[in-house]
Amino acid sequence: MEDLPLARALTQALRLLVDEMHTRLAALGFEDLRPAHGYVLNAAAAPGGTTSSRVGELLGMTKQGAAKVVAELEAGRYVSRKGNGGDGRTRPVTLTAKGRRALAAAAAVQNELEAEWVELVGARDVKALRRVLHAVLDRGRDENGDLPPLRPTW
Amino acid sequence: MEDLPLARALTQALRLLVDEMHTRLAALGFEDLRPAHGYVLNAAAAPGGTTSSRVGELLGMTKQGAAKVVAELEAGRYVSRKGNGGDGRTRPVTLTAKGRRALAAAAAVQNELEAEWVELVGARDVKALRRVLHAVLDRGRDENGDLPPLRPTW
DNA sequence: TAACAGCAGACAACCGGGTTGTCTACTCTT
DNA sequence: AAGAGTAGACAACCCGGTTGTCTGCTGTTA
Repeated sequence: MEDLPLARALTQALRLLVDEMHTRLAALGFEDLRPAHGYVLNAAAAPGGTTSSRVGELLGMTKQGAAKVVAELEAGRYVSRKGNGGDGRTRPVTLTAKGRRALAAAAAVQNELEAEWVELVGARDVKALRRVLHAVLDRGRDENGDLPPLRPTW
Repeated sequence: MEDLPLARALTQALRLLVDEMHTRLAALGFEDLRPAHGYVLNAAAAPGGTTSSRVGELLGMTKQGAAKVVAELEAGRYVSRKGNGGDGRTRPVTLTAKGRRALAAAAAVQNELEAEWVELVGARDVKALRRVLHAVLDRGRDENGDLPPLRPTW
């Protein structure tokens, strides 16, 4: 148990986790999903869907950048942008059937991976890990109570 | 204690940590350092320094890409590339005095931040966090025993 | 009920951090 | 002495994002 700096250990562990997650998703037939996509799908699953602008805030990028990400997902038939839903300015982003399947697959893979971590180090330590992360995130909420953006800063 | 997916909690916590780290480094006068730079400085601190190619492996990018990162650090006077050190092919990358100061500052800030985490959730949970990360990383070593690259996949 | 500030989004140009591709110089075998 | 392998430089390119500008819709104020 050497003394790797926390940031370094977190970075590499997250990289392993994300890589493995997308390897498995690809094996399930979802080969064109990037990490950011999962979060967009998740946002689109909310009742009423989401909008490009809100995706931008979520991911920590401009609304124009987010619109491009959404366009990719639309091209892949994961989401659709129905015209108007009462407010003529917005074009709400909602899940297609394929999008729902992808989201379910992603959740299943996440559960698999977490179960493997539990098997590796025990439920007790994984619970502690969650406690730490949640505490840090809670402290890191901004004035509106929102969590930080999902994209790395690199 | 909701049930945020692990990948999501890790991503956002890491983002907070990295952002805060660089905010504090900037306050100490190191405003031109990106996250990747710290890892390069760290590698350059090894006896004999490092090389662009090895930096590439470490960060998970091509040697040409790594050479650009090293060139940035050289322009910022954090490292110098002395000509030849016995092997005429390599131009070893070593720390300047400024590079050593930056590295020491980074270490100090990391210690500060970890201490704040301990204060927030207790030493016991932070230890558990380390145990989990180390176990996952150990399992994730490749055939040569090397850890995964430091860059996110995004 | 008109004016106007504000927001969602589209479109186009650009940028920067990386990749790809190619080349030279050097070293290590044999 | 020759050939395979490695470190690095240089140039062209790419792609995921940003910046800047514009249109159309909404909601508030008067």
